[in-house]
Amino acid sequence: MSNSSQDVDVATILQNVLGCKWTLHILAQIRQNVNRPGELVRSADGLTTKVLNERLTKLIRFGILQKTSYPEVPPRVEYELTEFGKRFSNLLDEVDRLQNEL
Amino acid sequence: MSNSSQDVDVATILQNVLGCKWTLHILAQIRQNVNRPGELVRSADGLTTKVLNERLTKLIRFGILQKTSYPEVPPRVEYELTEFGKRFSNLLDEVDRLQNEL
DNA sequence: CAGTATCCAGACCGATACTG
DNA sequence: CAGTATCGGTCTGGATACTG
Repeated sequence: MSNSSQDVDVATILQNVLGCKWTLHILAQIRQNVNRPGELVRSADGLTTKVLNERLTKLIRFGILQKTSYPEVPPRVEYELTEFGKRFSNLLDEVDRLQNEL
Repeated sequence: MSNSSQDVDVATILQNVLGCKWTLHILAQIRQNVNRPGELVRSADGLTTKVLNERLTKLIRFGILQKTSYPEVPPRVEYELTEFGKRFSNLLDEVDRLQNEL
């Protein structure tokens, strides 16, 4: 089985995702269908559009998210988990399970 | 159930601990009983003793590792997973599972 | 062998302003 | 509404040298 973009090291992705501020939060939101840029910035106090877009770009590059642009006025954009992204974010479930054990 | 040192947020630990370069690698090594500082620095190309000790200190502070010093000449030191550390590092199994799926 | 101290280039990220 | 550009303070981590 192969990732959509390229061969990847899950540990590297995990480190990148966890090492950047906001990424974990953004992923959690998107999992709950908070998946439009406007909603996402508003979902976290202190998160700016600049940083949000840096994170989204990274997540897309890692094959975790995919982006859909709707040619409307005003523009509408949605980010969704790819199949790989869904499997990857199972790790986040593991985090929750671990949290509940404490 | 409670952590040995204090009440913690696993997501915070993840961000603080796994978000740092080398930590994932160090944990994986210690799980395989590569648990002496000298072995650990040699196990990764580019890892220095300074960074290694920063990571080990952090892992101890979060209750994931414990340290044993043997009063010998030359000095011998070993790092081991705590009970919490073992549960925490189940995440690494999840990482491996995901990696093998690719 | 184990661990600490210092230096410093580069990454990170918040604030702000701007374009399509 | 979505996204990019720039600036600047802070933190990270690699190189090196040193102590117990």
